[in-house]
Amino acid sequence: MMVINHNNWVMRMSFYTADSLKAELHERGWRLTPQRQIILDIFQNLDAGKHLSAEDLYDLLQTEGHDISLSTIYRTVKLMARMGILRELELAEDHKHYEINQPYHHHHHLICVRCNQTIEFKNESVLKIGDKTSKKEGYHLLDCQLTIHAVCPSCQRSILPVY
Amino acid sequence: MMVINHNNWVMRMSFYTADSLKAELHERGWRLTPQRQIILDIFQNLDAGKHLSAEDLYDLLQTEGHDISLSTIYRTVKLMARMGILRELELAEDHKHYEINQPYHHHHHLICVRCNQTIEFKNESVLKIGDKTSKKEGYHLLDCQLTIHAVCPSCQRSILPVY
DNA sequence: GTCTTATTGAGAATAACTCTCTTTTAATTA
DNA sequence: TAATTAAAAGAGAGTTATTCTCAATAAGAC
Ligand SMILES: [Mn+2]
Ligand SMILES: [Mn+2]
Ligand SMILES: [Zn+2]
Ligand SMILES: [Zn+2]
Repeated sequence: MMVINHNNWVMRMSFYTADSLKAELHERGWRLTPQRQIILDIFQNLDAGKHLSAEDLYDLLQTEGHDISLSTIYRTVKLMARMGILRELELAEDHKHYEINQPYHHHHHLICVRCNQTIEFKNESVLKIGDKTSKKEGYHLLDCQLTIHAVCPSCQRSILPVY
Repeated sequence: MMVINHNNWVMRMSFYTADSLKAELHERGWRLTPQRQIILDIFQNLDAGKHLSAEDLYDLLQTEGHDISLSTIYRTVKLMARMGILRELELAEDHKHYEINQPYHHHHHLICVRCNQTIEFKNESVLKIGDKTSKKEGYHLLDCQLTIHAVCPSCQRSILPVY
């Protein structure tokens, strides 16, 4: 099911099936592979609030018996982020995290810059701002993320070494 | 001059002087060095809308006759970002960019995921959301950024290769 | 001026990610 | 169903932004 909201942003409201993923890939001249299907499956069934790095995803796939190479994983998550299927998150660590991009569960991140503790929060107006801004400039919206950098309560209490 | 807004977020409204920078460093047991002063100076006098990578900053310093090592540059921008003096931006490229963090000139970024073209835009409510959210969780706000990932008009027209 | 220790500079090390190249295979067509 | 073609996968080398290490320097305190 696809829904077009009042601002004309096409939002996918339900999960992908093999067929709907295939259709979106074929639209662009690309192919549906078992690897892509399996990777999307992982993200669609991931608990809310969980993010995976490429390495995380590799390990998870291994434990489930799927031998998908790191190269393919890197290529696939980037591809899906550029399609708007996944969100590419820059949290506090030195690598990217990915999660499914579901407008219904659209949320944002509050990050402690010292201990990297991350809190998720929802805010209805952020998506509206992203929608309005991208539309105004003629851009096709894929995702918008509000990232708050801050110092958490316990880190405020401790004395901070520079390095 | 420091101003406390209605939400209690301490916002620095004016430029740092050697003295005010020194004071903030000493508060944490750190030192004011010529290198830190020079680097902050660069950012404070940078044209609005310009962002510098570590490498950019290194080159700019060289042309101005300042021999500051890359190590020091990396350490300094990270330090100042964690103090809330600089904003650390994850734009579309594979390295970070930095700019001064001035609430008066607070703005956000709309990025084309295909050609990396970036548009800056302002939105008054974003800072309010960041303020409210961090306060609610007891976090000390440093910065908040809304990043919109999208496809620009000209990239929408072109046929997309996967890689 | 002396002392302590944070900071700098130089270069090595790390690691996330990309690239290259060969092999495999998805999708199309006959 | 078999043949064809080009996209995608896998393996591993390569790249590069960033961090780390350590000796030398210098900021700040007394
Ligand atoms: Mn999340
Ligand atoms: Mn900017
Ligand atoms: Zn913390
Ligand atoms: Zn573009």
